[in-house]
Amino acid sequence: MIDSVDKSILKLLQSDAKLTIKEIGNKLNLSATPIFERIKRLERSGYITSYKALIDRKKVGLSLMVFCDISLNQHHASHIAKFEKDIQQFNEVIACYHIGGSFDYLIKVVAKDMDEYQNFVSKKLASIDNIRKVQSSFVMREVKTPIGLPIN
Amino acid sequence: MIDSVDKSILKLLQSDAKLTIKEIGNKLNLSATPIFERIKRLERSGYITSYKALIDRKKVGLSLMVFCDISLNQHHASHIAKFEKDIQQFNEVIACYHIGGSFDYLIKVVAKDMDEYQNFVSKKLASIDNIRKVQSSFVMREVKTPIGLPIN
DNA sequence: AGTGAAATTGCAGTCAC
DNA sequence: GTGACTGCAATTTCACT
Repeated sequence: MIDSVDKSILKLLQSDAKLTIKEIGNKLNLSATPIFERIKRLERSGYITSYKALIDRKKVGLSLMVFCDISLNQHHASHIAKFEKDIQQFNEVIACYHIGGSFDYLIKVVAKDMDEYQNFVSKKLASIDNIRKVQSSFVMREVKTPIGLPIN
Repeated sequence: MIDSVDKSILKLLQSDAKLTIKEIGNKLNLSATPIFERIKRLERSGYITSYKALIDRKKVGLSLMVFCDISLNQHHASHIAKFEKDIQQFNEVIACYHIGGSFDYLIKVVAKDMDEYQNFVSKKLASIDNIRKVQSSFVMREVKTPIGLPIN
């Protein structure tokens, strides 16, 4: 289990992974060693899964982001597995969630422009049989860009 | 503009921000200084927006993740602005997108359990007037967890 | 301008207490 | 938990192409 100091460390690191151990120690009124060991423990025990640089999507030319709701025809385990395997191979798909409700999957897709997106839908997505229905929602604006998880 | 070496650096750093400059240099057959300069340039010019530690959602007790499609009653600029201001104040909301299609917004919500989620919907979300309809899709499984952007 | 080599600073990681 | 110590990476300077 983790205590409040650990939680503070998680909050700080998920907002800025470049904080040095010293800086974190200053903020939490602790010396470097305990901070260092706590971070290592949080990494080993899987609370911190990875460190990543965030890239500006539009800067790298991916001006389009789209959420697609997808429903399948067949829901047997083998069909599910095949769909998930297929969908992951497309690099335009940057996230895929199996959801409950009126649709089966929600996927997050990025593309350079509408042509590329059209190509993804009509060539790649359409090549997967078992898809019954696709509903695209284009992102017009990111009101709140993913900051991280709320940690109490 | 960025060249193929810059793109390789972006790809490496978005998969693992802890890579040292030396390691990157080895992978790309370059010495430390040019890698260092390029990274600084990518940071200054906004290609790299930040560095973050990724936290395991379930480890920190947030077992529920839900996507909510929301449609509004009023679409005048002032109503839009108010909704966006209100929705951002809830820390359960970890992302919010203004979308086109049958709904107006897609929000990503996390909660400890169903009680907390119910409380969010019935107390917090319901306190915003101007909401016409909310449709929740519970995430049952993350098939492809956000890896980063496809960089060519 | 961009590269590689050398020198310096400061942090990561270890140890004694 | 604190404080001192070591090694190495990050960062700066410089010569070269």
